[in-house]
Amino acid sequence: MAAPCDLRQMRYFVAVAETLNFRRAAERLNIAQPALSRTVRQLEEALGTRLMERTNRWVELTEAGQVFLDGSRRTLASAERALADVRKASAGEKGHLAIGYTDFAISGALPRLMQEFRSHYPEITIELVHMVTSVQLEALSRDEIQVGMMTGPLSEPGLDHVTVQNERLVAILPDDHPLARLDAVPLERLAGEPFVTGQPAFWRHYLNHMLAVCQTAGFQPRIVQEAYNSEGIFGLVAAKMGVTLLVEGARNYHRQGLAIRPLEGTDYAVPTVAAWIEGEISPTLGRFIAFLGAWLETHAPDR
Amino acid sequence: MAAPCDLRQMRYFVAVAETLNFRRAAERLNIAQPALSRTVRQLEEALGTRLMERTNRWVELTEAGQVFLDGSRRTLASAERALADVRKASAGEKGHLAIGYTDFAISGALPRLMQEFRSHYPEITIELVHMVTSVQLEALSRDEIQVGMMTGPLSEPGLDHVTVQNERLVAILPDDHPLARLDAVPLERLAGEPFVTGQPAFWRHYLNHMLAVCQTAGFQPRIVQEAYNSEGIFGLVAAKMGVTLLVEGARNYHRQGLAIRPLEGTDYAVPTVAAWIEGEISPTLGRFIAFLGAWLETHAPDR
DNA sequence: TCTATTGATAACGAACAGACATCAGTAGGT
DNA sequence: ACCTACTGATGTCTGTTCGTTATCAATAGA
Repeated sequence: MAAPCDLRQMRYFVAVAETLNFRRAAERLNIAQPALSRTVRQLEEALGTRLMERTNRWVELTEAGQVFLDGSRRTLASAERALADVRKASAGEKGHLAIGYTDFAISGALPRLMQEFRSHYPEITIELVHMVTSVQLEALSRDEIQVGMMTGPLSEPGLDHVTVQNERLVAILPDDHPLARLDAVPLERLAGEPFVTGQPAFWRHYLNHMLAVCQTAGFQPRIVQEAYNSEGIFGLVAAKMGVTLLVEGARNYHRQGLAIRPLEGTDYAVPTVAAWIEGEISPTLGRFIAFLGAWLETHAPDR
Repeated sequence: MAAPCDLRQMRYFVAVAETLNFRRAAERLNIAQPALSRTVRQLEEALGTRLMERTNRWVELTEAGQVFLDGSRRTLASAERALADVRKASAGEKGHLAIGYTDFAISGALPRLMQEFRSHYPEITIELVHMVTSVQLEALSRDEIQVGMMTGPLSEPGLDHVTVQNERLVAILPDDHPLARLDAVPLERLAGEPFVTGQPAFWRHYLNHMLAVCQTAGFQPRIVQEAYNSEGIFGLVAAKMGVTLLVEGARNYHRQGLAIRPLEGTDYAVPTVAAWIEGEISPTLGRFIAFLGAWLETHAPDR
């Protein structure tokens, strides 16, 4: 089971097998010929088989030699590839990234960003995991994800981040709601309306924003229903249980029975940020961050 | 392009990567722990990348390390396979045989023999090449084929052989030939008939047999046509150009317009032998010869 | 605070890979 | 028939490398 041979022996053997001439092979390998003779002999001893019949003027492969030539070539190629791979990996061009994302991220810029990143770095495999912001923060510290696309603002110590998108809020109404007849909904008109939101345990970060914006209009939303996720919220609104505020990205969903209107009287925006653990930047992560930076230059988010 | 690493380093690295513990890995490898520390460090220097982050209490793979672990496993597996292959090859269980065969061989025992041999030695690839006897003898000496299945008897110096089949002769007649009404054709009744044979340049070995058997009946065949191969001979006989004598195996061909009848008054038989170069017996060839011997024990040819 | 365990380091001896010089056998030219 | 040139094998020496033992420094857990 141990190792009766190593790559050096294989490399030397292949050189001899290809030239069928110890001296020329030695030249090619930049070593002296006696070293080759000895290496081949030792290899044969280790394998327990003669690999080449040879006289002073004549070298030819045995059957075992032919077979071992194939095997050696394959093994050497595999080693070469391992080296090339590790170089790519250390350059951050090959590897794996697990990325957490929120509903807001996936309904916004994330899909196109991912698509472009993958076409630039096809050898970086990406694992997208849906997680709400608070879970992403946990997952980051456990290295279960390397990047989190989460709802900002962020002030965690030890995290670095960059704003990926900054979305104005929109009103989501049943399509037969009186306010749906307006092109834009004045924020204060929502005071007193029944509100549908996400469960506070999971939607905490966003709910803070929603409460804050309502505060600016001088009211506190009356929450009558709490859904599990965006889909649930849409469903409850369509079922006329109430209204809600969400980010612009919600426009990318088309759902029967819903009216989506911009807000009037506020320019409050909810940021979605990409966050990662400060300092622990793997090569792949570095590539991602650099790519993200460049991408944001051309697809600049409102800030 | 040179060799920044070898299999030993990969093996050690894999052991550490799998245990994430230098001491336990060292135990598994039956070496002392310091050797491992140094080997991993040297490997990292050679690759120009850190493969594992480690403190005194804690080891974990970097991205490059994860990638190199995959590559190393593949490379080690490839090397293991190369070793296994070469062992099989030297045991004669893996390799290649080129085998020459005549019309008589392929119409006789050869197909079943090949089929059984291949099912016993699936890793020996077999290349069957059609050659007349004289060409096979040339090809053997040039090592273009390792075994020839040819028309005997054989008395070449330097060749070893074993008789594979020994076939009685049969008369091949146009089916409306008067002699075709007999169950068996008395040899001497063919005296004076026009004969179709193969071209002497290629069919020399067989023609000697045909002339010899006619001799025993006291006549010399009157040859009126010479075909290139068995197919041609059948065609010419079916075209009523003449009659001929061939080996029993001809019965395996079914051709419109032909009558095939045993000969009466002679038990002359034509041997087909398997021949190979004496002494130069490769492991694969040895397996073939041994298999052939055993096969002939159970499918004993008339001799 | 103490202890056990971790990986890193230092120093040494044995094994090994490479160099050089040389030998022995053979093909091919004269 | 001989000689020359070229082949692979062998012997010897040297520097490097690999593995060993002894030890250190750091940290988690009692």
